[in-house]
Amino acid sequence: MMQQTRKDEIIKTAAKLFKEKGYSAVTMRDLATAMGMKAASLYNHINSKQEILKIIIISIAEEFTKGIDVIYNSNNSSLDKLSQVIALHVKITTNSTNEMASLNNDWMHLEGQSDYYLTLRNNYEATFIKIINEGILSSEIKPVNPEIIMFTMLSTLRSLFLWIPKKEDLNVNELASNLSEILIQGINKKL
Amino acid sequence: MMQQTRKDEIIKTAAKLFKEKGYSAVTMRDLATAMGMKAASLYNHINSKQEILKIIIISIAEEFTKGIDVIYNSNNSSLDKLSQVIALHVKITTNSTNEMASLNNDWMHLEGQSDYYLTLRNNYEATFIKIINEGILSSEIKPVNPEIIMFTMLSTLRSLFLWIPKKEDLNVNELASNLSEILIQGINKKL
DNA sequence: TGAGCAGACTAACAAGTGTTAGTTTTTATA
DNA sequence: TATAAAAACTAACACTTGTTAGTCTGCTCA
Repeated sequence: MMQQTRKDEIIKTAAKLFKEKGYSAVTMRDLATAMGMKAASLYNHINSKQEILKIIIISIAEEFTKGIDVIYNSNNSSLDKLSQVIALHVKITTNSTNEMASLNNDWMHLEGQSDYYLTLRNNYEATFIKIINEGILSSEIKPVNPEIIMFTMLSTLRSLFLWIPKKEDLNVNELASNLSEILIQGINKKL
Repeated sequence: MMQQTRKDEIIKTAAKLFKEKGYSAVTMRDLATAMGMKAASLYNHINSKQEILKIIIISIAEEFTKGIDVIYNSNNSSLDKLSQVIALHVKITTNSTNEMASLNNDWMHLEGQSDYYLTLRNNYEATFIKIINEGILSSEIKPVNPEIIMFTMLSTLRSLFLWIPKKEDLNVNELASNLSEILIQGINKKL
């Protein structure tokens, strides 16, 4: 693991500010103040505001793409794979809460790089759908519209960054298993 | 129903732009261009950019608060109430897709009015939790952490605006019932 | 000790921001 | 057709934006 550089600190601080107000509303002077320096000094470490956003978003998007590929290629049942996808989201969001906010809310401000981001996202969703479709074929999963199933699950998983920081006493494994229970088994007690 | 005024058109156009880029990234000149006029002319109809955001967000937030109160006070089972909440979200999001984006993404840019918005939102969530808790007490709903249940459902419902516009052939009732099925009964076929 | 350099600073830029004042054009009605 | 109201326009404002250029400070190590 490389040591934490000043550049890393700037990016981490930027992610925090981006989460609160969004990329466009955060100025380089805001970021400098949060870092305890003047705006011009930031440019000793980074090339532009855009570069910060790009680093935040692309690295996480690639992490997701790699993660779901490993899960898809494993030898588990479809429902187990879905549980692993849930765990993947919980883990990444726990480690990179602020960055997840940028990924969700500010990707459209990636000038000239949003195409690459969208490619990654489309690949991710295509693999997700494949897992669901295989589960329907093998009669593990109800034959509901697979897009709606994915939409329901992804909406919850993509919103985790809003919720995780509020639960400080959070047990990551417990959250992942609760989400699996609710998303896969439903909430109906069916007496 | 009052007739559609020029002011209404401006607000509707603004909501569309806000959805695409967020409040902060949309300039009054962007809005003017989309309306086919010059920025200064906008001020013959509206008082400020802030006013536009306020009108968009507060009116919808109040609609939700009123809607859930009616549902909560009805004489239905808890699971039926939850289905009605789902239908409420589908209906409002179908009618006000772009406005829902502002509600979700730009409420923090309500200068001096975000307190009122947050009060409405807290009331809404408190009522939601009450429905869930009553369902657990009456053994309709599994005794999972009610906050996680609400989080799961609300995440999906709050993301509907991202998804509904892509499905042009959408049958609103069918979507609402599919979501109810998935969110309440789960996706496990349980052979 | 002194050279080099990372990392802070001040000052300034060109472009873009929301908004205003005042004027002209368009529209509707008497 | 004349008049008044509605709604567009031009021009400009004070301020904020991301970024650059050039300078100063203090640490590291030969």
